[in-house]
Amino acid sequence: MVRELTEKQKKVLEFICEKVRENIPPTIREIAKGLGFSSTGTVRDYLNALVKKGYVKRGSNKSRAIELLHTFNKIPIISTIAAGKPSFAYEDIEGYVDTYDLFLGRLSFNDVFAVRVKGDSMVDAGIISGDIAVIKKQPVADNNDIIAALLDNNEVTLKRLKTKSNTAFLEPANQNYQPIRAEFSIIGKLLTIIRKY
Amino acid sequence: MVRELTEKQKKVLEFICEKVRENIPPTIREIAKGLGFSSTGTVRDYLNALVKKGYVKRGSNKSRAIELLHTFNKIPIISTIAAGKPSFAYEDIEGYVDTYDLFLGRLSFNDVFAVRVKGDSMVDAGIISGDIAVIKKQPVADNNDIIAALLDNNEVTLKRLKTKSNTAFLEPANQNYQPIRAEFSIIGKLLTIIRKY
DNA sequence: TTGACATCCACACAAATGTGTGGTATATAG
DNA sequence: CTATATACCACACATTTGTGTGGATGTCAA
Repeated sequence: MVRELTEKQKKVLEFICEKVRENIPPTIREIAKGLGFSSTGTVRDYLNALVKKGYVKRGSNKSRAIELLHTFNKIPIISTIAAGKPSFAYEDIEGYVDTYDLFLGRLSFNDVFAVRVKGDSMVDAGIISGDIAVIKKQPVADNNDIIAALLDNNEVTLKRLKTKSNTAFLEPANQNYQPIRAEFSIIGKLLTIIRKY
Repeated sequence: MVRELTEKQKKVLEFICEKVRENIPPTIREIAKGLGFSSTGTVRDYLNALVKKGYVKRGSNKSRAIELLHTFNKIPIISTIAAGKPSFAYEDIEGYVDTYDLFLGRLSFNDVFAVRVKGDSMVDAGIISGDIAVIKKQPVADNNDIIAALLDNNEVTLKRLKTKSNTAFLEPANQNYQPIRAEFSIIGKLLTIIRKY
């Protein structure tokens, strides 16, 4: 059950969000201090309200155990927008973009890195210069996977891997470019493309 | 100063990372319990080592105040890859993709939503069907901004906004499509494109 | 007017938590 | 041989922290 928050409750929730994003969830007394309350009881009342209305979850007898629910780690993906001003009903939410598992299924951060795309050799796959390509490190890949490959001259490129019987080559997604049949090694597989405007 | 970790120190760091991603940083005693140590002193020694080697930062007299540094909330963007096996030196890191400020400068999550792209009307801008478009809600936009617009028939589209003197229209990025000169309203401005493979 | 809810306060208490002191043992570099 | 780092232990102590009790005021719907 998710209900409307009052203005003051929103203030409390925003304060918690801020602290979570900065570092860690606040303690009750940190919230009190931050918002000018002189009693821990006041904050407890607010937290109870936020729990009841479905915005946070709490662990008992644990310090800082305030977990923000769906609305805050995740961005809703809207399927249909009805009225003029979009104030999204919950039925219209198709899913969420989670800022955490965006890149990784449950991968360790050690296995993931990013490269900035240079050039236009993959435009037909919707990958343009300046994009950030998030790569999962792995020594092998399947036919048709887009991979980060290391060429002889120590250059890194993003290309589609083509394996035919015994041979493998790199195929650009741009008709102005030729396939690369030189020696290369696979660094990893493309997980995500990110483009900031 | 960032130095190599021992295997056991890595275990401790990974445990902390796991807890951070699940919910909140662990307490000293939670770490001890999770890794089978019977003394809080042991954990303190490990934390000191992690601090000294530059992997975490700590707040004093604050519960759970373990802050993971760059390597863990952020994915490194590699500029050059030297040797065969990429074990990235720190000099090669061009920047970081932060999972938090990916979408928002410092926006409230209330002002941001996402739409899944349908159709190929924006392919020439590198936006293809299935992409997730993250939109910042706003009623106005500048000339040449890519925007989410609401049409008369309650349909949402992603198009480039063109404002000439007194008129405004929507321009697709695909030569097979015509500009839209019908009535529309601006829902918001494109912030980020995300494509998962 | 009764009850539910929001919005505050003070204060006490137990449990959770970080820190300090002082050990033991092993390995490695100078 | 000595200093330094790693890898553990036990335990005491002060502080931080969540929770509980009890109270006050105002609003709003039944």
